[in-house]
Amino acid sequence: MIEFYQLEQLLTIAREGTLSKAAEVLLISQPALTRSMQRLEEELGIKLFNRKKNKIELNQNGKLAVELFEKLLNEKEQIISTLQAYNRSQFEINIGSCAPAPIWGLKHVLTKQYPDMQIHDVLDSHEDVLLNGLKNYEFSIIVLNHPIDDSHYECVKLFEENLFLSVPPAHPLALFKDISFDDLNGESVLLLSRIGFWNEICQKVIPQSHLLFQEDGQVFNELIKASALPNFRSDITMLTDEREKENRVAIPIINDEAHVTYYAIYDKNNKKLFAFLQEAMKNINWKEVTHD
Amino acid sequence: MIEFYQLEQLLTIAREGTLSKAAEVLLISQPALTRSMQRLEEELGIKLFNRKKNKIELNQNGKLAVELFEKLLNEKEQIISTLQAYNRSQFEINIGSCAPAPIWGLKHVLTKQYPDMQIHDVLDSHEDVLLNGLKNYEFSIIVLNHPIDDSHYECVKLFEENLFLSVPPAHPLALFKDISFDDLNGESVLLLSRIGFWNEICQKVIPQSHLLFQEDGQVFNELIKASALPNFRSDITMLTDEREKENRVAIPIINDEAHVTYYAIYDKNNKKLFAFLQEAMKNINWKEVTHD
DNA sequence: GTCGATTACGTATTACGTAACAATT
DNA sequence: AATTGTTACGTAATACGTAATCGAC
Repeated sequence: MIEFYQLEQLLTIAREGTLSKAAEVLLISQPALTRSMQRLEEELGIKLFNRKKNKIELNQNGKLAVELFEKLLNEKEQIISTLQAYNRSQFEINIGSCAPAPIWGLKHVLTKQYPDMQIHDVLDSHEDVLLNGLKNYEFSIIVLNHPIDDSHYECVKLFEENLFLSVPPAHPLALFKDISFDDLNGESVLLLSRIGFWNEICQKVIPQSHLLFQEDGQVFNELIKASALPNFRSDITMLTDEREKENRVAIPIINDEAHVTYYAIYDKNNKKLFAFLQEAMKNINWKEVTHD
Repeated sequence: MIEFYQLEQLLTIAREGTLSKAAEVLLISQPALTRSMQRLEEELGIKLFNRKKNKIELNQNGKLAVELFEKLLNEKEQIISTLQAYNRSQFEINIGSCAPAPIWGLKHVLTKQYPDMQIHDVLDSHEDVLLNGLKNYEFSIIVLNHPIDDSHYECVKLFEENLFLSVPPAHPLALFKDISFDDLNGESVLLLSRIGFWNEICQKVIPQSHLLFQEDGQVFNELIKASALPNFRSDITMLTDEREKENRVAIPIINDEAHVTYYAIYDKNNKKLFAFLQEAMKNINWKEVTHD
């Protein structure tokens, strides 16, 4: 029977160009590789190589075989990853989210509900990464900023988040009752790096601004205290980390992009696990929620 | 390494329900199968079975593994078929057509152009079968009744075919200068079975008619001579098999469905092979063309 | 007692390595 | 001379079969 190891060998030959080089890479002898490929050809019933006296090269069949079998081996690896992820999903909960706030909220209610379960989280602004991860069982549950319609998955509304601009009282914008992104465009703004899809939003709505990304939260907080630079907060962060002494004012942002509704999406097979979520998120007390 | 034979074994266990039965089917001993599955689990790093004292059953992981690996093995078989078809396509020409007339024409010009090549043909009214066969190299060239737009393929117009109704001069419809399918709907009509998509056309345009399909061409011809039943002919068949002595009149059919333009579609890699076609089909002398 | 699964151990298949050879550079 | 590929033949890995054991029905 044709076996995976033969296909791996074929691809290695294609990559390395010669049998000798491929054999070296595969940690087998070159005669073994010769015979292995002869068997593969025999089992397929077609020739894969043009053989000259001391030269071997893929023929048309061989080139197509390499192309098709490479796909197949990738799919095999994909399946193994999926199976391992599926196995893990039975012992731990993996959250994938487009933004940080849903992670805080979900971790809070999930640890309360399932104190013995391991809960991990990934922040990723790419929706396709999240949806793919859900499909591959890499995520048990994902959070997007919009609902989806797919009969395989449950989709429940979690909560809303509204963005504010935070500036010192002396800042020219501090007098505004509310503000639009256009008012801000061009101003330098302090930002945390790990904010998921808010990152893309900012680059889109204030393209003229310098976005001063900070990886470190401590550094970020110091800079806010020490500078007059505007930064963003949301109604959620104003509840989870109170900073009355900061001496900053929060100005509502009127643009649609500043108002987000988060939706949790999970496999219907996990209904039992996550059915409590909708109710739990309604009653969440954000002042109890901690980040990280 | 995980190998195909282990996946086959897993699927057999899933099908047969027990190790003993599966071992019997696989023509190996049951202990060998036990160990093989233990290795598979070890290599995957996950458990696939719930093991009780003298009972083994797939767990959740196992069920998913069976589902995913079954797909993978099907793809493997598909690839092997594709490779073998691709290999054959280098030595022979396989025509797939939605109707008989293009097969006659193509075989005629292809045997003239490539007298040493084997040429086979398949008549199939299902467009997806033809397109899939083209993709899988089962067909070197296919003929549809409309062009397609796909950058991988060349698409050239071959010729037109126009349908006529053939009736004895004494038949009531024989007086008509031309005719529409509506005039015919309800009448019994003699038909050959192997006429490709014309079959579907007839069932659609004269749903009230009894379609008296004949598998055998000889029988069909006898019935035409011996009966007053109407049958279909086309401008092509009237050239390829002349039947002046039949004492029948051919009446043009005015409906759009009775006028077809055939298009040949082939892989761009086969440009050299088929480039001559368009010109050759223009100059074809249908009187020289034979069926089968 | 029969059936189904696992473990232990010896066996056989088969893929592999070594050696020798041929041909190209 | 160095490199590349094939063939022949002995070897070693490993999948397999047999026998024994345990437990369930």
